[in-house]
Amino acid sequence: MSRTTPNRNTSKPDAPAQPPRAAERIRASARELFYREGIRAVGVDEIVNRAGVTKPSLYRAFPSKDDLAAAYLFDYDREFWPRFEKPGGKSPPDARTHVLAYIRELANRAVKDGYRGCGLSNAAVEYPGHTHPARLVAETHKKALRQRLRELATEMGARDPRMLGDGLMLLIEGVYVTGQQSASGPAQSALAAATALIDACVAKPTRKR
Amino acid sequence: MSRTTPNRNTSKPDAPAQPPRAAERIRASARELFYREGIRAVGVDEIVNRAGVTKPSLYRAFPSKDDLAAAYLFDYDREFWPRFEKPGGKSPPDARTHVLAYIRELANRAVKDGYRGCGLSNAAVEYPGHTHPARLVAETHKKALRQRLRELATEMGARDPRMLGDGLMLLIEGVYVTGQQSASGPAQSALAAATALIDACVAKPTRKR
DNA sequence: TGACAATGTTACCGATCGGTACGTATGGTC
DNA sequence: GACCATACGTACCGATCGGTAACATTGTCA
Repeated sequence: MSRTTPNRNTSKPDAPAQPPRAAERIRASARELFYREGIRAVGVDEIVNRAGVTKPSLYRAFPSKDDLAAAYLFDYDREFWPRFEKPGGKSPPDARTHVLAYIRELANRAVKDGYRGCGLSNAAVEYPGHTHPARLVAETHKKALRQRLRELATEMGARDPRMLGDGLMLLIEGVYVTGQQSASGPAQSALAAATALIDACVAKPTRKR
Repeated sequence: MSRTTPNRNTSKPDAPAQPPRAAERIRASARELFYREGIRAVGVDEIVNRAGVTKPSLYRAFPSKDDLAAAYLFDYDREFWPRFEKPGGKSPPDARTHVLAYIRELANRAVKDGYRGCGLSNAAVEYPGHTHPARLVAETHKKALRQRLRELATEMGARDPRMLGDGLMLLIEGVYVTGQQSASGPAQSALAAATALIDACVAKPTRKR
């Protein structure tokens, strides 16, 4: 064998389908359970049972449950950005289309049964203390999202980009939280509201209508 | 001593036996702890310790911690409506002023340090299962708030009252949740965004400008 | 084959969880 | 003073929590 990395190589065909590493299985299991039930509601036993591994494996890969929660949110953040930057898998042609396409997709998900909102926002609700490792990930993410929305508002030509960016963020977070309160909630109006807000905030002469 | 009721009676000396004082102390203690730390994060021991009572007193007044949580949210709902209907203690002259006054007050609270959002929304995040007694209170409340906002949107003369009501609800919930993520967050733009949204959604001829 | 790293197995820890059996103090009534 | 209901406390329960120690097993590579 010429390869230097001894294991978990997915490209080499001669490997007999290396079973997923315990750490990855735990990450996936935690991801699903934490998101669906909430972090505090899920015990480490449930996580390892679902993952088909044992508790020592968890604590060999993660120093504590809190750190596992932080890793879960780190993964969540990583998976979020493609959803946001390429809603529907396509790169939107302009900022306005971009934001509205994301909100359209988001609203569609949010009105379905069993929707559980944003894992990062939910974690911030579960852990009010500003020192918890999971919360730190959430706060960093939200700061980045806010910044990105302000950028997009600037691209749209908003008179007050900060105001429009923040307004869109409020709407989006509103969808996250109301979507999990009840199906067919206010989220169904998110697209229309965002459209109205944007059109009210960008200089009129440049906008059609 | 001539007084017949020896304790906890401030006004009438011989009034019919006041309800147990322990239950009220527990309600107040739970109210504060549940709101600040979250429901799952607070144990019953902490509640009774803070209340200066003992655990059996809690379970004599409430069947379970879940029911105490529901009672907490019931109180929260009761305290909410005056804040909403009379923002700043005044009855607003019209629907537009009404909603904007509430959002102004809300946003002021939300940008301060230690803000913890809406106890009812937070509870819905903590308890995803639609059977938990606390969640039922939260869902009922949110349904009522949505209905009320739609009424106000109708009063404003919105072209699509459901859309405007929902849009305002999304903004408000957005303030709740982002306010507890970080101070000086998007909540500071809530009033401007709500104003823009309203003015974009009501028939132009009737609105000043 | 032998070394090594990763994982599984089993059993356990102290702390805390929500919840309860049971005794005690107090005050009003006759 | 006998009696009773109300209100509260002491002490405890079994279950579960997050986390760990010690050792066996496996698969991979040199």
